[in-house]
Amino acid sequence: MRRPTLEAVAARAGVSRATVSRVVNGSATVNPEIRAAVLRAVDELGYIPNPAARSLVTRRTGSIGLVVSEPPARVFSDDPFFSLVVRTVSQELEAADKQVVLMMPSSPAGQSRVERYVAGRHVDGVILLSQHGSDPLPAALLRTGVPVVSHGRPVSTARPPYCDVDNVGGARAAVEHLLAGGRRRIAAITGPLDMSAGLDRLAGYREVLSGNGRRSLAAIGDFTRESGADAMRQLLEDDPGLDAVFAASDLMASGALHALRRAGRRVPDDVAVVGFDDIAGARFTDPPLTTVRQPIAEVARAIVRMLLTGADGGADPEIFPTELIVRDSA
Amino acid sequence: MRRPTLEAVAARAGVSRATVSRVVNGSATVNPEIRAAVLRAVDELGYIPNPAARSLVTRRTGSIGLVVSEPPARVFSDDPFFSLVVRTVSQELEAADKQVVLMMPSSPAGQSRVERYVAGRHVDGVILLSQHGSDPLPAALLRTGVPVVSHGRPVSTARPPYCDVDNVGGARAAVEHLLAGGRRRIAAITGPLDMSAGLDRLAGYREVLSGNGRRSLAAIGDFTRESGADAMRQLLEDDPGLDAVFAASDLMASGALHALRRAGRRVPDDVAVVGFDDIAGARFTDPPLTTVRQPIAEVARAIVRMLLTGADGGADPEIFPTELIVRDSA
DNA sequence: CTGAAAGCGCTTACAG
DNA sequence: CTGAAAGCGCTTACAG
Repeated sequence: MRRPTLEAVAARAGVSRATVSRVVNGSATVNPEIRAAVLRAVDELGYIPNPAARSLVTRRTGSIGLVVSEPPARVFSDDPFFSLVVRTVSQELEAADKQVVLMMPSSPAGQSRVERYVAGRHVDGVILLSQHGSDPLPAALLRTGVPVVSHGRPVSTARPPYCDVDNVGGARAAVEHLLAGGRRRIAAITGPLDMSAGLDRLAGYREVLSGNGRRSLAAIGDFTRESGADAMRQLLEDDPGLDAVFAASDLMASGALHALRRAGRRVPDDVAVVGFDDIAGARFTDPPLTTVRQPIAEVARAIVRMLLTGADGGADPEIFPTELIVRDSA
Repeated sequence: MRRPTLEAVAARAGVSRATVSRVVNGSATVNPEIRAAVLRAVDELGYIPNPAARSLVTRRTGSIGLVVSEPPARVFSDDPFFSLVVRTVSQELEAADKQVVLMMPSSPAGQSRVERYVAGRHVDGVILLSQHGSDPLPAALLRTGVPVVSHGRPVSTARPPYCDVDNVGGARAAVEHLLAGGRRRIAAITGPLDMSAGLDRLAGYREVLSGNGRRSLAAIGDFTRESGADAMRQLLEDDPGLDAVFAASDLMASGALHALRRAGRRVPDDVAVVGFDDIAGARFTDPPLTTVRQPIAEVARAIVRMLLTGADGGADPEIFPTELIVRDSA
């Protein structure tokens, strides 16, 4: 049951292979009648072009690689961030008639596999997701010459074009809200400090505090709920008198809420809590979470656009604003 | 900057293209010295095989399609199910040196695109995730002749080999636990009734109740948190005297918890709640959730294995047991 | 507007 | 064990 080829379609339609190719690829310069005959033959035979043959000559694959560099801890958690980004990127690429090849290297061997895969031109471009500063992959990918863009500001030495949200501004808004609510001792639970989202949200927090002559008090988390609970416990030990916490992710805020409840603190009465992300679960925490909304899907769409329009190398980063959503926790 | 081809490597090593091909593909029948020379040439030139040329002749692509048929509502939520399955499948496939092409068709046009893609032999096999009974895609994919397996028992007329968890048994265990705890009026919040996970968990609930001469009381959800809250409100209206709820997913259970709190019911004192999944967030609800743990990653690994070992058509389904995890909510 | 022909970069019988 | 040659199924200048 060999599948029909261009050759077979040409024979059936009584034209050359070149003509069939033109029709199949939508070239304008084909006589309408001949086009109709070819289309009929394609239909009758159930012809579908062989992608390998096609890309052998065109040197394009129609596929885009989505590389997620994230240790399992976070992706295995119920962090909705990845689902949302992956889903949105997938939809945008579908609209552009591209396929998405998902790569989540989980070891050095996996990384070099990704590198070879991209260098071998299996994909026409790659989108980098959640880069860590120590990750050697971005630089390696950039060297392949394949177009690379980053979802989130890169922190490594490799500097692909990127899109991101205003992490610093979002953190500032959160802390200013806490200050305006009369909070005196505001702690922070940070994200990983080798990621721009972790770094920038911490920077925003610090800017506001130091601008108001206050000291910072931070504990490091990794964006997961567990790490938020741990960090909260530590913060409570470091300074039992704290009356507010800014967590760099909603999941960590949710973990903090849990730890606070265990410690017998009331939220927001004793301690106010602000998160970051505005995930779907934010309105279901107890109490509902005040948080900084970031337009995750918009950034995902923008990064696909950036890759597809191929403003190679020189593209300016596109930064989206965040918005403070006030609920009951602060 | 044309990349080096087999030809170039052959010239440099002073052998034929066939020989280079053999060493690159690890054929045993090559003289060690010649092999070494070829390897050196490969290295010096930075040779990487052209995948399109290779698959044009071998008729294999090294890629597996992962098709997720799920309306955005659920995938856009913070349901960790997809992340976990995708991640695990991706890891298993990486270990087998396969790439994963992620396809989340979001429209009929997207579906036929997927169909054409698979029919065009862009992938060597496909894994179906979260099928709905009304979905015409599984049957279409099966017709392409490409190996297809399903993660979760299929409900459509199309019957690919599959792996799943014991949904009926898990639901039974949950309801029996509630009964053993002295609950009299046990309601259920079901998943979508066009999915086997929704159907089977409801069946388990019903079996136990009717076996004990009790009536069922169910409200339909779609596995999301919001739908769980809505269903809970409706259930409370239908029968204010209920003293327990079995929710077919943890996310729905979390929504139910929220609705119960709003309605002034104490958990577990007034109403006991049991979920299904044991997602990471289950221990962070208030109170921590009693639930049925399902081995999501194990199923994902099994389905990859099933596809790779290619027990075409005739493979028996592999069903994994679930486990009741008792916490504070019931 | 259409066709004959070259060529994309590999693998694999087939000889030797 | 190794090489010459055919062939995988397309696209694309180049003529006409």
